[in-house]
Amino acid sequence: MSKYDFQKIEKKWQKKWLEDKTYEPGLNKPKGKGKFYNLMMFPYPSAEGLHVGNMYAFTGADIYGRFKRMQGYDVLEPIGLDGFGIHSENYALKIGAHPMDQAKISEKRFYKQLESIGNGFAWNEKVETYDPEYYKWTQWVFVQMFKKGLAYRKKASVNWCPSCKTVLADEQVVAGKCERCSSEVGKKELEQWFFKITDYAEKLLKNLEKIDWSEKVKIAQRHWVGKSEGALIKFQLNDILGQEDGKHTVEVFTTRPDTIFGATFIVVSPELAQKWIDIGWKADDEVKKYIKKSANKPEADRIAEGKEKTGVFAGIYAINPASKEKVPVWVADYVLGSYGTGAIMAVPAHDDRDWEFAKKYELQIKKVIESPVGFPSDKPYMGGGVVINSEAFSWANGLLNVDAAEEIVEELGHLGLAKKKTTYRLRDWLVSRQRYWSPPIPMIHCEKPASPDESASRGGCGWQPVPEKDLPVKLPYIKDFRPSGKGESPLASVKEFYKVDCPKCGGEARRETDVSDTFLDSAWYYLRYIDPKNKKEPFDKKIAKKWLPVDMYTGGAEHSVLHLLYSRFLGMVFTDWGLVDFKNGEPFPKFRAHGLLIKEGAKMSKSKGNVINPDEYIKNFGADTLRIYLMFIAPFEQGGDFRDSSILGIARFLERVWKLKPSEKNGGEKLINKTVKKITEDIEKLHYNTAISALMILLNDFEKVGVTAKQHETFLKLLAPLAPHISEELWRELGNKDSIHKAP
RNA sequence: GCCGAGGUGGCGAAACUGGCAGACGCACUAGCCUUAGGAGCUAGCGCCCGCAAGGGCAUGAGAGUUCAAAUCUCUCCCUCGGCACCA
Repeated sequence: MSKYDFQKIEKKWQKKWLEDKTYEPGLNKPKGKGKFYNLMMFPYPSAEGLHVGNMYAFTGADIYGRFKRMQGYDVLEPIGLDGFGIHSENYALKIGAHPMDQAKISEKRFYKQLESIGNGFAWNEKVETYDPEYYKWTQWVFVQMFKKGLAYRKKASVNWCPSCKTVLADEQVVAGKCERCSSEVGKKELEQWFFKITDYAEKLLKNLEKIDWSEKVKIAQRHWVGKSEGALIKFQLNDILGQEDGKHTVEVFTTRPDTIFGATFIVVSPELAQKWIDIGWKADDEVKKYIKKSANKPEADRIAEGKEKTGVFAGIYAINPASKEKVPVWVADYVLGSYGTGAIMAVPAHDDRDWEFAKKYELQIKKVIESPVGFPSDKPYMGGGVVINSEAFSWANGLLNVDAAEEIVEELGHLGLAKKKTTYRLRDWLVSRQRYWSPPIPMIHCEKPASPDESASRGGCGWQPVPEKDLPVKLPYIKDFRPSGKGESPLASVKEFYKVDCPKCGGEARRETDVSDTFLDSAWYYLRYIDPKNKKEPFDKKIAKKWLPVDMYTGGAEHSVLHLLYSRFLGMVFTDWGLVDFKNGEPFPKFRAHGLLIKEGAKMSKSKGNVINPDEYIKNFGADTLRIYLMFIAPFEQGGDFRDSSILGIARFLERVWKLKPSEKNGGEKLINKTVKKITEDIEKLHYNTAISALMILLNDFEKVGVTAKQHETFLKLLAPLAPHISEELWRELGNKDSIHKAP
């Protein structure tokens, strides 16, 4: 009886599986019961190596894929590297390497590690986002977005990370800090490229009911899209330009039109106030000072200040359209310029923020909804109830507030002062970045020539997409790739790069030097996997029709409102264009979020120095042991703590599996049947921990009462998805010619 | 503040629609085998009383429903994750 030499066995089968193309599906013609696209979120290679958290995620996803393969499906389980983008670039900066060189090093290391974990990857279908053959099509996507009017430029107050020296999408700002480097994010007025994700806000929200996803991710997305139904109401301004012409109005968005009689003042955001100044409002110095101060205030400060609100009286009044009362207008940064109309009607009696503001500045508080008996008088009442004190619309008094809201909007609507309105919190996706290591945005700007003797027909074509035949716009290898911080990419100082001819008129033009957001790379990668070598198009439509959508998608919940939202958006867009044919436009009808693997109660992070590299464990215990150990800690969707030393117990378990040999004695057939049923159900639910314990119970029983060859085979098949190497080895030892991983 | 997940031995965790709480594993203890090896085997292992048989108490706290509650209802406390002035 030979020793269980896992190193030798694992290497042997990894090699053999590659040679036999065990995990390569029939892309043109799915075999067996049909296709099963088992996708997992691809890693971004930091070159510090594969994180045990990556392995945790991949193993859990792989077990499911192997299970499906053994059920007779033709499984595609692809892998690749999300190697473009800020994460990889920041890493290169940190270690003083060039990202383009570093990518090659990281790639090699990552793939080697990924080979060692024993996943059934389809290596022929791998993709790297920084490969020109890949980003050519990322750029192609951008061009299509532009052509269809879904990509546009706009000047806006955008998030600016002073450390990464680039703008960020709202989704990348976490509690006022940069998602990547945790620096405090500020605001900057810049002209940037956006994708119109808001066009799909309603669909992104509604479809959540139609997809089978982890509930917490759906909730996060629902909240992020943030639908509010309410009304726009106009308040006349008496004198913003110094004369009482009654021409100017301020429009507010409210979800509580029923409280209009309680609107005792108006608050406008500093951004809107600035716009008024731009059109000629002569604001007091104090107001100007306040606007300036809040514009420079980092997001984090506003959060840190908590509920302590600040504001300044604008010196003007508005007319409440219902009560006709004159109400003061204030400027305060607790009202956001980017949501609704940038102005609100403040109803301090029924809104806690307005209440707090009114208390601080001693503004009028007027109750218009009856609060329940016993409700404290020193708090705003925000619930529903009967309308009171609405004398000008005396018919509203006594109505339930929800009904009153309808009626009031209708009444004011007749006067052209109000209309129903649905607002979303979701904002357009800011896709340009002032960095280096990403796909250049494939656009060219053609300006009017400065010299008048140039032909009038040449120049001034505006923004033109790079012709598709000229893609990819290759990212040049430049020495100084560091972000400049001047609000432009380092490419902006590379003349050979930006100096181009206009594709339309041939005149002098300038290439866009910003690059695109990393999340654009990953928003469509699952499509390239099915046809990664295609040179004519991003993917073959016929193969796409066969293999998509993705049947099972597994990944971390941290991408709830980033990758997972952007991918759904592009899935819908591609469906609308007829490029793919997803039901409801959804690329991932089934998604499961795995839990977080932590270390001794704390998140693993490089700064804490508690990141576990799986290599060492694979070397000492074998990939199979580590796989089972990781899955045994806790339910996959719950996550786990890598503190337990029970890896020794798992090593012992596999050692005993190795020693188990069939005998004449017949074991408990009943227990086997029960275990088969249990494990099948457990894997389907991703409860790998209990599946493993069921196998242990079965093994204990076999050791006591013996096991026949047939029973032994059954045991190995149950073990195969979890421990693919040892089960393959023992399976072949029993005389089987084909891989256990395709055994029914 | 809001949303979500959770709280069960020394530890990770089981317990599918209410039905013997703690499966499985780790750690620990004793014994065997060997002899100082992080090897193997056997047995024990929630807490308290008891040599034992046995008894009592136990699923964050408190109440309730039920023949029966870790599981259902209510109130409260704590931990983790997400969102955060969105009108």
